[in-house]
Amino acid sequence: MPGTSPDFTTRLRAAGLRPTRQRVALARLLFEGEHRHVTAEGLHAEVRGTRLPVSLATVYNALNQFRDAGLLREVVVAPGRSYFDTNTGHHHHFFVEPDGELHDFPSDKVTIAGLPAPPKGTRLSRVDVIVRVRR
Amino acid sequence: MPGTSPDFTTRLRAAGLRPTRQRVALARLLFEGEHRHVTAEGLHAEVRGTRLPVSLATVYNALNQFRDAGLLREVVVAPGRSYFDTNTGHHHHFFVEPDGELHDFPSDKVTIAGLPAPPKGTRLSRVDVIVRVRR
DNA sequence: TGCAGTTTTTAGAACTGTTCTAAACAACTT
DNA sequence: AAGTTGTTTAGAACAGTTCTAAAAACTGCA
Repeated sequence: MPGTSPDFTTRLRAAGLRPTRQRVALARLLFEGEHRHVTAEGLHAEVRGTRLPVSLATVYNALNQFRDAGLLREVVVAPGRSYFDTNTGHHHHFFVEPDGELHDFPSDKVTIAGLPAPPKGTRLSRVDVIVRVRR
Repeated sequence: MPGTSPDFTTRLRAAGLRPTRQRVALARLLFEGEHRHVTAEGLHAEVRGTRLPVSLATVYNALNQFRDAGLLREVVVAPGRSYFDTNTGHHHHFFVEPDGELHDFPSDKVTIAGLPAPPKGTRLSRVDVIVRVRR
């Protein structure tokens, strides 16, 4: 099953990151199963259930490095809290307002027409669509 | 010129807010001219140029109350900082990435097709489109 | 207008999420 | 194995925001 290999050591190395125990442990949590959305606090709580202790600072470091390396995407939906998304492909988000739940939806079917040109001297970086819903 | 009346006292009262000196001063800064985007810190710095001293806590209180009253719209574009937009109508945003500049663009011409239905048990609240650009 | 009742403001403390610091440690190179 | 470099860590520091309790201001009513 090529491309799905859970060889996190080489995946990290390929991203230009040393495969330390901590990074491998975090990568395993993040990339082993289905796509997921995590916060630093949440991932830190999760890694506590592991043999290897990982500090909160390391979780923050790793999340930022993974994002910079293109392994994660940061999603800004609520003030004062960052979500990281293991799905780095083209897609958008549902955000369930009071609870802070986040769900992906594919951008396949979604078309956005009529966007104005970027302001002078800027180039397009990304278009985020956040569909906010309430219970 | 009806509808453009700068009678902030009655506008605040209509929104269910007591027209205190501080709120009137802030409303004047926010709603007197063109539409604008402010942060709490920015508005606080601005009101310092006024006769009336207004504390940072009051700026936060007022921004939150104005938003709850529908006078402002909160825009979440960057982690750890809230922007408030005096334009509460339908529109979207350009966000210039490194500097944190925010620009409106009307949603008139923009059409979004193919959005999936909200998850079960939720109803649509708002669709935010953020076009991120870089210099 | 003066007074009572309620809301608002304020300074500062508290809190939350995130980054920094400098020392201990682990990974790579030879 | 030793040396070099990069990483982790606890805790301090920081930024943005909210809370607290007391003082001040708004409002309605006599």
